[in-house]
Order: sequence, then structure tokens, then C-alpha cells
Amino acid sequence: MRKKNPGRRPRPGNERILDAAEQLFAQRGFYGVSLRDITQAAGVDVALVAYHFGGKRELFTAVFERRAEVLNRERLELLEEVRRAALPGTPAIEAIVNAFSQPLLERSARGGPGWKSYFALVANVNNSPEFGPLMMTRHFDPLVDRFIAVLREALPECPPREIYWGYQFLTGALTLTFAETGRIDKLSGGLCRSSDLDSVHQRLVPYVAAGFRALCARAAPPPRPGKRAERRGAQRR
Amino acid sequence: MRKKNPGRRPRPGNERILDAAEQLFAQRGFYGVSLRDITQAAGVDVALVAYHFGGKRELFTAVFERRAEVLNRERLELLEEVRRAALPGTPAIEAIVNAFSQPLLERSARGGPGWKSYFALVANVNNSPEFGPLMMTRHFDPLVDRFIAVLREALPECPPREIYWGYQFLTGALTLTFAETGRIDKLSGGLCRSSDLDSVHQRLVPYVAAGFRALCARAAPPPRPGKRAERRGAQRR
DNA sequence: AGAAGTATTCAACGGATGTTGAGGTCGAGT
DNA sequence: ACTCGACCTCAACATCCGTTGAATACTTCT
Repeated sequence: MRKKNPGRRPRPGNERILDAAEQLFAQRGFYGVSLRDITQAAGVDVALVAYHFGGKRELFTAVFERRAEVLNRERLELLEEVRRAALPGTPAIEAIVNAFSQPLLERSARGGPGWKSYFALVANVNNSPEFGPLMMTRHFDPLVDRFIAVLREALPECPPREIYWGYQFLTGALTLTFAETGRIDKLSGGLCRSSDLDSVHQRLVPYVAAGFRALCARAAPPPRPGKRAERRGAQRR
Repeated sequence: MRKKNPGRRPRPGNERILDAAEQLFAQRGFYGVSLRDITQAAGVDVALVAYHFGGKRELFTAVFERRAEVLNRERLELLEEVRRAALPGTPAIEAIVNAFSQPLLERSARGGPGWKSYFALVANVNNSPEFGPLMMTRHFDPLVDRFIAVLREALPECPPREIYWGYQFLTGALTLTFAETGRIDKLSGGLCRSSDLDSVHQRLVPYVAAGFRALCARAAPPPRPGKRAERRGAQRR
């Protein structure tokens, strides 16, 4: 299993296929790309896909799995670190949300074009009724479970249901961000740029943290049962 | 072998095609569905697509456009009504967000299967780098501009940029909701149901409103120079 | 009833798709 | 020197794709 590197072709065929597939799948989805598109972009023969991966579907999941493991390990470590640092108390919501989203945004912003494509692909998969439930659940649920457990520790009076919904909204916001469709660029007349993931990160964390707190406040109204406050804005922190 | 109209054909061919295309496109995206899939589901001949719409692409946009107009009119009316009702002041953030999302969630929840598919399709398009910028911009931007203008009136001290980001997060959360992938059902062990859009609505509004306020607070820290002054790199406008 | 126009079907086209099997190249192990 | 197995190419397959033009059914108007 030696890796020869004849300068012409810097990476072995299977990795070149994964790279090309990553970019194209992210751009146009599973059905929008043909194996010939992929192998032509990778500079290899069509049949290599069957040889290395078995078929188109397996290639798709291989692309998806390639980076998931590294990612989840890093996020889990960061989460546990945040949790330990806060002992004997519990971390701030901001810190938890940060541990969840920062590794993603960091890699999408500065991890190179492969990572950028990868997150666009994840965004695609996450919103797909066909692939979402299968692939996201299989590769990300253990991490998400842990993340939600820590959130529950940090918000002990908040019904779990509220935390799940809060997580769903967080994921949605993140997902659209990763798609980087450039729509907000046009909408804002250039004031915001989809690609400016640092701006996103600075804002997403407080946004989501405030959202979580609002959900908790809604579920457990203040101890003093005066008149029903209805939907007035004055939630206290 | 002849299908001679068993029972009845309640709708003309072009609408049956639109209905079938709506459902299938929502499920598997533009490239994941063939014209034969669609016309077979609609019970008509393949060639009818070319006759009525011109081609597959045009059918796709026709599906997208069909419900956009009605929807935007209703949302705009609701928004203006909310604005008028608050005069001479400005509406609460909650009311504005509600005017934006309630017509969507209401129709997805109780508008019938066509509407449900439609929103899943919009979710798909919104996250697509290929179709998103074109189709969303063309059909929804005027409404979004108006919505953001009202938000700016209601948050006069908030830099516009923050409002655009807040809107982006709102759209992302809404979009994932419409996809109804069922993932949160599994994650929560049945505690939450993707299809329970009333639960979503009750929670999305306070979540997003709190998020907007947090963004504004972050951009314009309180006038009292207390402990929070150390945030350097602040974005003054 | 007949003409006109619209709606729908039929059959076929060239091309693209995913997959397959047989063969080729090349380095490593014996 | 020879084999072996990993990696890759080539050519072909059956099928499906979107689109097209001509033929047929149905409606409407006169």
C-alpha cells in the first residue's frame, strides 16, 4: 500500500473522486450530478467509481462520512471542555452554542474549499426529506444528543421539548448559512455577505442563546402569577 | 390498457401536472424527478408538459410561481394591518415576525397537501445554490424588503445589518421547519413532531423576537458604561 | 352539422445515465 | 522470472432522459 506520487497526479484516484464529488454534489445535489461529471472533473475513468465505492449512492455517503468523524470528535471535545471549565456550575448557553457551531463555521471559513463544499452538502442533505433523516441521524445524532443533554443541565427548569425546538431553529439557521446562496447579499444591497462566516458566528450565538432563554421563559412564566402577560416583549433575562 | 377516465378527471391536465410536479419536486428536488414520474402520477401523457409549459425547467418555475402570488399578497396585507394597528407607534417585534411566518405555517398546517408540498419545495429551493438566488429573489424579495423596512422602524436604533442577519436566521429556521424531515421527531424520542406546525409557530415567534433584540443589544450596548465596556472591535456605525 | 381551435395521445428521436465485464499496467513478494 | 493483487482503462450494455412532430379526441362557435 505504498503511495507513489507521480507529480502529475497528486492524489490517488479515490480521493480525487471524493473531492470532485464533494464539490459537485454540494452544488447541484445528488441527482443533479452524473458520475461522468464527477469522474471527468477528477480526471479519471467512470468505472473507477464502481471499483472504489460500489455505486453512486455509496459514493455519496462516502463523501458525507469522510469529514463527519473528525468534525464530531472536535466538537465533542470542545463541548466537554466547556462543561468542565464551568464546574461545579453549568456553562452559559452562549458557550454551549459556541461549542456546537464554532468548529463548523471555523472550518467552513478557513478550512479550504473542500470543507466549504462539505458544509454546503450537509446543508443540502439536512433539508432533504429523502436523505436528511437517514444520513444526518446516522452520523450526527450521538453528538446532538450530548449537546442537548448539556443544554438541559444548563437550563434545568426548561422543559426538554423547548430545548429540542430551540435546537431545531439553531440548526435551521446554521444550515441556511452553510448553503451560502448569496441571497442575503442581494437583499441587503451588499451590507451583509453570506461568505462572511465570522459575522455570522458573532451574531448567531447571542441570537440563539436569547432564543433559548425566551423559550424557557415562555414555558415557565414568572413565579408571580399576576395577570397573564400575553405577548408583550418585556422578558427579563 | 386504455385509461379512459375511470370515474372522472376533476381537474384539467395542466393543473394535474402542476399538482403532481409540486409533490414530487418537493420530495426529491428538480433533478430527482423525471417528467415521466410526474406525468405518470398525474395520469397524463409525457408530451403534455411540453404543450402546456414548454419544458421541465419552465414547469418547475410554474409550480413555484403558482402559489407565491396569493401568499405574498396575504402576508403583505397582514403586515400593513399590523403596522396600522400600532400607529402612531410601531408594532412589537413579535407581531411583525408573526405577520411574516403565520400565513406560511397556517397554510402548511391546514391548507391541504398541496400547500404542504409547496413549502417543502420552497425549503428545497431556498437552500439551493443553483435555484435559490434566482427564484427566491424574483418572487419574494419585494415582500422581504417591506418586512425588513417595518422591522427597522420598530428597531430604530438597530443597525440595518443586524436586522438582515436576524432575518437570515429566521428564514433558516422556517425553512428547515418546512422541510419536515422528521429528524426532530427521532431526536426528541417523539417529544416533538415536525408536523406540529402550531407548536413551531408558538415557539418561533418569541425565539426570533428575542434573537432580534439580542442582536440590537449587541450592536448598541447600553448607554450606562458598566462592566460590559471591554468589548473591543465593536462595530460602530 | 360542420369548422375551428384547444387539449391530449402516440411513437419515436438522439443523447445521457449507472453499471458491468474483460482486459491492461505496474510495483511488490516469492 | 513469474505471479499476484491493487489500481485503472476501455468499450459496451440496457435503460431512462427531455423533447418533438404528427395524429387523434374533445369543446366551442357558427
